[in-house]
Amino acid sequence: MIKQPRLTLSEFFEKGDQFYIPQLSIDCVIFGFHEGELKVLLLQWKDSKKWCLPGGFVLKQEHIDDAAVRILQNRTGLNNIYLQQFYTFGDPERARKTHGARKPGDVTGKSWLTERFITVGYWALVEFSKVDPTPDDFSLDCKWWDINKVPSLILDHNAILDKALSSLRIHIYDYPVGKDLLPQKFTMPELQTLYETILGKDLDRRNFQKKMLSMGILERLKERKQGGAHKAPYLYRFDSKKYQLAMKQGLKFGI
Amino acid sequence: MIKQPRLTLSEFFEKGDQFYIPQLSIDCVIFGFHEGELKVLLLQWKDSKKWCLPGGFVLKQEHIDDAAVRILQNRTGLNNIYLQQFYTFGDPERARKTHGARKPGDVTGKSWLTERFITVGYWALVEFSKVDPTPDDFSLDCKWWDINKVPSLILDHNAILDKALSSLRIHIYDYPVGKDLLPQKFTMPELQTLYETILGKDLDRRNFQKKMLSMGILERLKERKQGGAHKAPYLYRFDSKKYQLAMKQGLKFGI
DNA sequence: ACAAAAGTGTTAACCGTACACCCATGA
DNA sequence: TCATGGGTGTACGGTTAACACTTTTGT
Repeated sequence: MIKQPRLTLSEFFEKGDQFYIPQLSIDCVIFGFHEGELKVLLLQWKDSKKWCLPGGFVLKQEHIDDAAVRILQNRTGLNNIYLQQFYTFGDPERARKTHGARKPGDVTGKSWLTERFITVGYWALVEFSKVDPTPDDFSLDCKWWDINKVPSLILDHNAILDKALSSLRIHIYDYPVGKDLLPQKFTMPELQTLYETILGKDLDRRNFQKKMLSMGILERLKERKQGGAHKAPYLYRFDSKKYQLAMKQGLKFGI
Repeated sequence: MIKQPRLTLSEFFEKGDQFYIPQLSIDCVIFGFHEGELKVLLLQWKDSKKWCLPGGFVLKQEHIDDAAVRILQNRTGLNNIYLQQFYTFGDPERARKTHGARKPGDVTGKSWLTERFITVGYWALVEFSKVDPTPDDFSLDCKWWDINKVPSLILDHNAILDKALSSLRIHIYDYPVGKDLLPQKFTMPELQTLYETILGKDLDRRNFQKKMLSMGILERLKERKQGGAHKAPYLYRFDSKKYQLAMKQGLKFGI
């Protein structure tokens, strides 16, 4: 990984464009799943107190995918995140100057940051409990929001989020999203709730289980989940070998 | 549409970055269909004689989609093209300087054009016979190539083309590609050949026809296609009203 | 007349959906 | 013992895939 320069906030406003590609940013929609709810990780800006997607910039000699990985790493503390580029947003109105962002008091004149930006959107799937939400230099706070309760965000970030969700809903049919969103061991009802939450519709318990098991990428453990009321459900985990074999042959999820 | 500056080639190398966003380009994969073959429109560079995808740059205050439309318009002479953004390519090796591009003799020093570029990929569907292939200022030639006979292209353009084709193959299931790739009136066997060519596999004649007609977006004309040997096939056209109604309800092509 | 392409219909296999019964557990 | 959630199996219906026969036209 390419090393990032250490800059103060004022330095960043004044001469960040010596290190980063101008007018190009990365925005990440980080999905998590907790207590039956689909969550996204959002940041709160210091100046306007408004919420936004975690984002960042691309170093002069950095791959855009690596920039996304770096941003994800910084906000969540995680490596090896499942990451997917989904769309690039290029409306000329996408500029901080037209949306009330303020420079630090001691920065005079124009800053590269107030220009119009094109942003490349990525979404990521992470295991909720492993994330350590960490604000960046622009932010007061970094926390999970229920996807259904996301507030009004800066710029076009609500639109970016919507597009990410659509993209995720399409990807759910050829990628086993549970692999990244759930803990290693999980129950079938938990997996089903995940799918129901992402797709926004109820699924038949029995047909769902049949479908999932028929793909042959799940391994049922001897253990059962203890502690809940009622009958203890089996625990499952993804079988990496079978999974990789299945993916090569083009996995199809007919949910 | 925003007006483009009129620059000589040398001026473009020297100060194009006053008008265009630096380090960001657009590349277009323009698909056509002719004589049973899927075609792409390619340009031949003046200096290296190598072939490449038609591309261009984004004006400071221009939407990236509009830039793509402008490029398409310039290379084909067509408006109202069906256009789809499919991926953004951000490898730091994507730089003309590392791939043997030469500046005009009178341009000294560094040019913005030799920097590393991020490029946003679009593909387009056009009616082959309506296209007037037009080279740009960098190119000697502009012509159609059979998708299976495309030569080695500059930079990562072969990879971009591959990704565009994958994206098209996915889109074929929820968009009636024949609408843009075929002439207004066409026969069912022609439509089938188009699908077979894009998908790269043979389809059953009878099942194909049933599927297509069952979507209710085709209108069969009284005329038949004359001139061929053997039995004259019916002509069809897309029924715009039925088509738009069907698209609203989410059209599915189970080919 | 014959070959080759086009129009149309039928059947069997498969898959998705709907649904019923039994078991385990805590209240 | 009852309510609730979990595990498993079966039957129906629709869709897809495989396939056969007839018609048209140029040679």
